[in-house]
Amino acid sequence: MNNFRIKIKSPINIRQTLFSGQSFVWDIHDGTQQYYSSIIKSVPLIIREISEFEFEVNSTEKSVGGIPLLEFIRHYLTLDIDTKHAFSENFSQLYPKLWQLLMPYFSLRIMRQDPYETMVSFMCAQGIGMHLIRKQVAMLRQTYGEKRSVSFHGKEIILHHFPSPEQLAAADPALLSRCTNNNRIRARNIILASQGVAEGRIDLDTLCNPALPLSELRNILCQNGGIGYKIADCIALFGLGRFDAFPIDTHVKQYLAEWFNSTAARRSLNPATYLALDREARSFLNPNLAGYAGHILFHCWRMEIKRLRTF
DNA sequence: CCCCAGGCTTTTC
DNA sequence: GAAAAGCATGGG
Repeated sequence: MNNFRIKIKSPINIRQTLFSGQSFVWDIHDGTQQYYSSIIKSVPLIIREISEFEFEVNSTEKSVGGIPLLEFIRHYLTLDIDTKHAFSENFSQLYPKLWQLLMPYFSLRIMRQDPYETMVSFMCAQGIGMHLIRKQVAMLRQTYGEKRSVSFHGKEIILHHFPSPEQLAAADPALLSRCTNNNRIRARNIILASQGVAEGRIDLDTLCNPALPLSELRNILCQNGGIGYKIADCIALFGLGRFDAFPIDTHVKQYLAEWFNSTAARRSLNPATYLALDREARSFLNPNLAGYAGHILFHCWRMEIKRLRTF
């Protein structure tokens, strides 16, 4: 087992980061020492929090996708981003009370996750609670993903790879729908999209190109069944490193109305209001990191106002 | 029994 | 064009 310790200058809340609803591929292990596990790009990873300013990464490998483990983790957890810069320059003066409420949430990071894994995860996230989304993705991993076990401090941990596009492309719709809350349409859409990725019709590597305009990226993703504006923006934000993408769901709509007194946010969420709200939010956020800020606001809203436990 | 949950698609006016 | 109904299930 390779073991790395990473020290950071600004605090990071690993638990918030992994379980704020942006990632559905991590498992929690509670014990005397709390730790988190997943398989990223076929590499087992176990993270243990030492303090706000230090955490430990364990893995059987020394690199992930050819990138040294330490470097990969720093990139994966976006340690290069200063979360406070995700808001507009004068945000703290415009919304002083909200700024105080947000303080504890600046230790929340958005991750640079695998594009395909993110696409499938968020295709499971339509009009359904976070608990059920996590359950669906866990079932997909357990049903289709290769099983693997690693030992950590003398304990066996069972891990599951996220299924490959080829694996889900070949899946039986009836069997897969058992993983998608018995929703056959969703199962069909996931299979079709997986076939698209496997056959190269959906080229996620090309879509990673930061020079691609956001609206164009969104329109390309929306050509696939089961992907609308919101899911497309989630894939862009969490899976394609597009921190300028600002997904708008019921929670975002709620806090835009409540915290920012948006009149558009009080209308029903159709494509027209979606685009209006998208533009509106960029006026008080840093447009280049609007989605990053949006996720911090999203999590703060759920935790502080709605009192929801996301994990 | 009601409503809502990280929405999208199809139908109808 | 915009608005309304259907999808599936768990939890409050």
